[in-house]
Amino acid sequence: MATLRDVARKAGVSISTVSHVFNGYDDIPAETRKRVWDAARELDYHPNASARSLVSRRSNLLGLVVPGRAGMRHPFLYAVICGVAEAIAGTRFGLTLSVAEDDQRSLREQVNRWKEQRLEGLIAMGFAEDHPVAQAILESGIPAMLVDTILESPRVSWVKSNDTEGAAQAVRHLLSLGHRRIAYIHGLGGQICQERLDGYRLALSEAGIPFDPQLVEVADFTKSGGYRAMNRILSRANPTAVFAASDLMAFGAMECLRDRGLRLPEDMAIVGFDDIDAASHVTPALTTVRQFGDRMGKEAAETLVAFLEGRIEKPHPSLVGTELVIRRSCGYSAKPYSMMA
Amino acid sequence: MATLRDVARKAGVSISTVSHVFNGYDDIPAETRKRVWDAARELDYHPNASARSLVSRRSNLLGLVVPGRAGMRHPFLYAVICGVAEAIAGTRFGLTLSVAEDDQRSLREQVNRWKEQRLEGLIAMGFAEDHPVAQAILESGIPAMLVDTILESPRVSWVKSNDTEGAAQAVRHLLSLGHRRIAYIHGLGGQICQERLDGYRLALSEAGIPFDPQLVEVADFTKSGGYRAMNRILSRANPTAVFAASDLMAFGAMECLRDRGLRLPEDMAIVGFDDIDAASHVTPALTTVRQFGDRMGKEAAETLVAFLEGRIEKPHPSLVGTELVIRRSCGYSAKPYSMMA
DNA sequence: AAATGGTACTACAACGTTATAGGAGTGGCA
DNA sequence: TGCCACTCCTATAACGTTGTAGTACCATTT
Repeated sequence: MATLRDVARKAGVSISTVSHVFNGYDDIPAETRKRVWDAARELDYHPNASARSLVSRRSNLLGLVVPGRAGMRHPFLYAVICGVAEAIAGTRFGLTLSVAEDDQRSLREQVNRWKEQRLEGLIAMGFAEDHPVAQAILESGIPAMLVDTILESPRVSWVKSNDTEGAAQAVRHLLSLGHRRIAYIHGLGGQICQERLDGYRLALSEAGIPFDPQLVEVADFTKSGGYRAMNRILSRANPTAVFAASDLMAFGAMECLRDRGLRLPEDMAIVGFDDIDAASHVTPALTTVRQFGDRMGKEAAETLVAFLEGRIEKPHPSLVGTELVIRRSCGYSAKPYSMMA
Repeated sequence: MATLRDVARKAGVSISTVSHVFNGYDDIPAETRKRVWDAARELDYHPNASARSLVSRRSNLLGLVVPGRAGMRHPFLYAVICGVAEAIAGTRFGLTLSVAEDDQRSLREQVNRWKEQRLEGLIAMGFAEDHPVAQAILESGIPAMLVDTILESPRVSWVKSNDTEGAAQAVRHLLSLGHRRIAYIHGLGGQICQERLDGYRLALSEAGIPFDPQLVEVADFTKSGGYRAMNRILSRANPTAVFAASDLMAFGAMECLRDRGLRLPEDMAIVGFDDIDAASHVTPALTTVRQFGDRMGKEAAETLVAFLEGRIEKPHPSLVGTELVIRRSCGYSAKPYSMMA
């Protein structure tokens, strides 16, 4: 692989001159500049990133940290990746990928790698606040942005969806369709769950409907958890609609309703949260609150880069908006199938 | 950040000695060794990867190349990533991520980055054989393994599922349930599609059933394409079962069948291909041929690493087995819901 | 006593860049 | 003629490692 020395020799100038040409110094006349560029092209010269970072003392590398096999698969991983990639295109930064397994040993190895590679920043997703990986990020001292993990330090901040508003959108939709007894399948987890519950209560109170704990059940974000929660609600209350804090739990609830012989959406309206792929494939297609993984990734990366480039004092939290996607699970007001995505 | 020099000073030895300790030379007595390690720990020393690769002339970096927003989302991306990560854990290699957008300009930028970073190998997924990214990989001269893209050169090879056998498994299952008129929704694409068709024909001929072109329709791997293909088949033939070359097309076919008032699975059995997440969420849950993204990623990375470490002469192609996942879409022979994944 | 061999280190030259400082040559001007 | 400024270029010292070739010292062996 060609080096600066080879290019210099070929162009008949010194190494310094070649370096100056590539780095845009303005003390080189056009004629020399062209000779150097031509030589570089002919030799297929590409500056050695290692040599460059050695002397410039920056790796130009950001790390993307995602959970491994054992962890929960983050439904927006791909979207977040695309958002991050979009945000760093055109900056000096490249991306490295860390798949963090849960055990202490391989976590230590990962952290060592981050430090050896002198990563300038991290973007992590899919870890709970108290997960060892989240803690390791804090301890590492590396600036970071977390997606869906609320953790702050002088060099760490987060991005997440506006869960309260998203949940309120969902419930307002059901209210607008005339529903008054709206059940809620709550998810067990961190702050995010609390916010979705807040949104549910907010929308109800806006409509002057008192909060009824009989209509609320908690589940564990799984499909079968949703199934069981729905069962418990139906055993003591008679809602006309259900809002589930995740699409997966909504699917479980749908299964439960069908098993009890109810027709969807005629006998029960249902709304989910997330808009995972499957939401548009189930029958009836699920009305749900869409989260924008790409925007979260983009926002995370932009904030991190702004911090690393010194354009902001410290990284700051962001909320990304959600969008209610209306499909058929609340009734046939939506577009006919052939038109639907 | 501490350097070898700092550690040397603290331990009261020379830089060379410290380097020898860390690199496992055996001419250092235990006592000195300990002094050096202690100093390193106290200073939180991490060897500088850039300096190391500069002198050793290897980056220790593999690149993972995935399609961006514009490209088709590869359903197994996450699984492949996990497989790759598993395979390279414990090797000297780290991973960088390239999200390749389609336009020529950003593709050139990506290739430049690969060369500047001196990536030792690439793993790419989700690009057709004639996609510019696939061509760029070939031209780059960087050793590579492609997932689901059949392309070979002295330093490039591929991994994919055993599509023929997978398709045959699906059709044999339908045959074993007594079906004789089995429709096939063919996908339009590269070699992979041809192989699935081969598997369909193979299973039929094993059973002594003649191939009937009336039962086959081609679609474009989308849901709506599957819907239309199903429609065309039903307009001229009366199958009792359908096999679709992808789950997405199977969903379209299911929608079509329902729109025509057929009951599933009573009036029509259906099998898909891929086992995407949604397959277990639709109703009836889809029986399908599971592909193992993690195994493909692992195989790709292992082959690439073996080549780079000189353990094999050149990278070789691999076929990864598939598994028929039996759910309810071919009848209720399967486990009851509460037991299902 | 001199040669041999082993142990425990160290010196030094790379690796491919960048940045700083400086030098040669030319032209203008007092 | 001497001085200065300007243009175009180059020398050199880092950056943090690794690997090779040594050296100093001591204990054996001949």
